[in-house]
Amino acid sequence: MLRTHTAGELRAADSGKTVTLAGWVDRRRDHGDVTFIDLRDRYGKTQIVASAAERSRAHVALKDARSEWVLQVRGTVRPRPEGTRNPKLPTGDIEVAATEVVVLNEAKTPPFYVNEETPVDENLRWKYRYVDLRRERSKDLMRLRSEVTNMIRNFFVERGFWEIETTMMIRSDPTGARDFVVPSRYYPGKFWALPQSPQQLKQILMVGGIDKYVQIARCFRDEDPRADRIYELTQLDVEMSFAEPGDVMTIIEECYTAVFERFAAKPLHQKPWPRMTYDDAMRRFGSDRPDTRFAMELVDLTEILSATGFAVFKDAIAQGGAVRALVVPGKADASRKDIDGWAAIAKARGAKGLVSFAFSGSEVKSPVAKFFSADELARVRSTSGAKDGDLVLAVAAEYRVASRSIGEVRRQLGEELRLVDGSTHHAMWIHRFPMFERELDGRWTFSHNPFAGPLDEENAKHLFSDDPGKALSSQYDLVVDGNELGGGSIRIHNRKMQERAFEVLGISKEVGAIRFGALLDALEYGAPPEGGIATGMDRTLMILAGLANARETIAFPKTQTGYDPLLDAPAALDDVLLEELGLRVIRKPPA
RNA sequence: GGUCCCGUGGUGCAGCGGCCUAGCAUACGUCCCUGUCAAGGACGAGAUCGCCGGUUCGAAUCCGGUCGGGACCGCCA
Repeated sequence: MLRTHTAGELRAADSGKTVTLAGWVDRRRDHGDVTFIDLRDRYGKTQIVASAAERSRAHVALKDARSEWVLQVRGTVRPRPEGTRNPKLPTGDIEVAATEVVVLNEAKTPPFYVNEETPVDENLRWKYRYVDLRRERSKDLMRLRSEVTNMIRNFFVERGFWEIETTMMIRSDPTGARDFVVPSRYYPGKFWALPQSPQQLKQILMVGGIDKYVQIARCFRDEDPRADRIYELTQLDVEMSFAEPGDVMTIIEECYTAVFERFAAKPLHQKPWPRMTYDDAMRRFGSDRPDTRFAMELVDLTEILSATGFAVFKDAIAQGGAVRALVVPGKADASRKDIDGWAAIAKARGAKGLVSFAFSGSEVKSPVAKFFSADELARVRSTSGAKDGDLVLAVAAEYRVASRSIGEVRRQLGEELRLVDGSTHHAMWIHRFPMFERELDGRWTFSHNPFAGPLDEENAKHLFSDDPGKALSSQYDLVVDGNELGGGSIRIHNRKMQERAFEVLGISKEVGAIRFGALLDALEYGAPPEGGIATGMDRTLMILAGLANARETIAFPKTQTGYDPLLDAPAALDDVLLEELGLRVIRKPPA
């Protein structure tokens, strides 16, 4: 090695040692005949000093060095003179008196500050990610990710799980997200797809008797990225044979509790984690990933307004819908603009509108007050529990639409009005999901994945009945602070049942046999009852580190349009390669 | 596919019709300085305000388009 020590480890006890350090110039403080340099590496910073009197050659080299030059410094560790120690640095009691300085590499002036926490445009950061990674914050996140990943991996390996890498080139499957695709050379016109998750493969591993499987798996989804969504996500993928829902939940809860207790800045709010049914989550919070860090739970006004003359509500109720509402404390004075803003959120989730009732003194202010009797308005107040000065917001629609839209308003208000208690992390399980949900066009879609099994015998009967919408799933979701961190289920391990689930989803036996042939076949060769879970590592890191976006958690992020500023990718292919692959580009990129 | 926000020396920001010959901080360069640690001091270089077009006597500033970035909707089992 070109060094004997790192820049973070020398202490007063090392005084007198001759050491060699190597690293980057963090800062230079030149006093003329005495010059200091903070030499930085991953481990820390160490002050290097040289003076004209002591070692003129080393001194000249330090004077000439510039920010981010790479230096190798040989010298003697010595305690700093009384009164010049730096308590801010772990190495602040000592300095290295340089006797020899070798410039390992010079560096251009960096495109942004390495030694300051100033925000920098992401395009620049990703383009010069190798400079950005030297910054303390970026470096700490890489370390955090490494430590969390390894803790989780060890946790499962110690408990008898085998880490198995599944293939990255699989068959495209039109369900779910858009696939990233890889053309085949031997089979012109045919393509592999990169896995959106190793779901089918891990189930097949269970049929293979692997019994307990774990993988920190990369998954690819070609959907527009968001703050918490990236093209290449990493998931903790776990599968266990002969497991029941509680077994999976218990082991993940144990693992995540350990991870949070070691790495999170805040304690967990409750242990063991609360479990909430999907129905309760929708009823109380209007979400299947409720943010329980603040109260302001939904109230239901359907009953008390069942005879209302207000046509919008009356019609919705007549059609079997519900009036779902929220009491916003102290916001009777909300402006029209505020309310319009919240209405826009509700509308984006399918509500037709948002009705407000402002209670101040004995007065009720509402744009639709004239449609309600005094008695009804009084009951809106008493049923909702609105106090003087409170605002009630209400939405009428089909129950789930009404709940989700007002639930989204609740989520927004929690942030906006700073109702969220940020002192702890709220980890919880949501369970007893329906197996299927209706799309807007009336077709059934799965709520978790097409392989999730029914909760029990009774729900298996519902699955095979005329009303599969009644069937509850074995699904369980991990929710932390209102974010869905993961989900899993006990899988269907019987071909007939799997085909029935496909049937409900509109996938015929024939189509199912083509798309999911391997899995269906495997179910006929002694597939054990089994289940598992997948959790999002990127989101987990976001929550642990309190980040606003997932890009920061990975080493080489892309932009919102999937462009990689570092590698300038994607890029056009050579004509020769295209020819080999049997491809012709019909839409050329702009030159 | 859509909505909103942003684009000004290397970086981060200010300026939002004429007072801009574009301001501040920092970085950068030269010089001074033997105990600093966000060192200090002096001097200096560096931007036609993303790009194109329009309005106007006059545009960084207003309008339209376009490109790039971000947040969101759609989409994401």
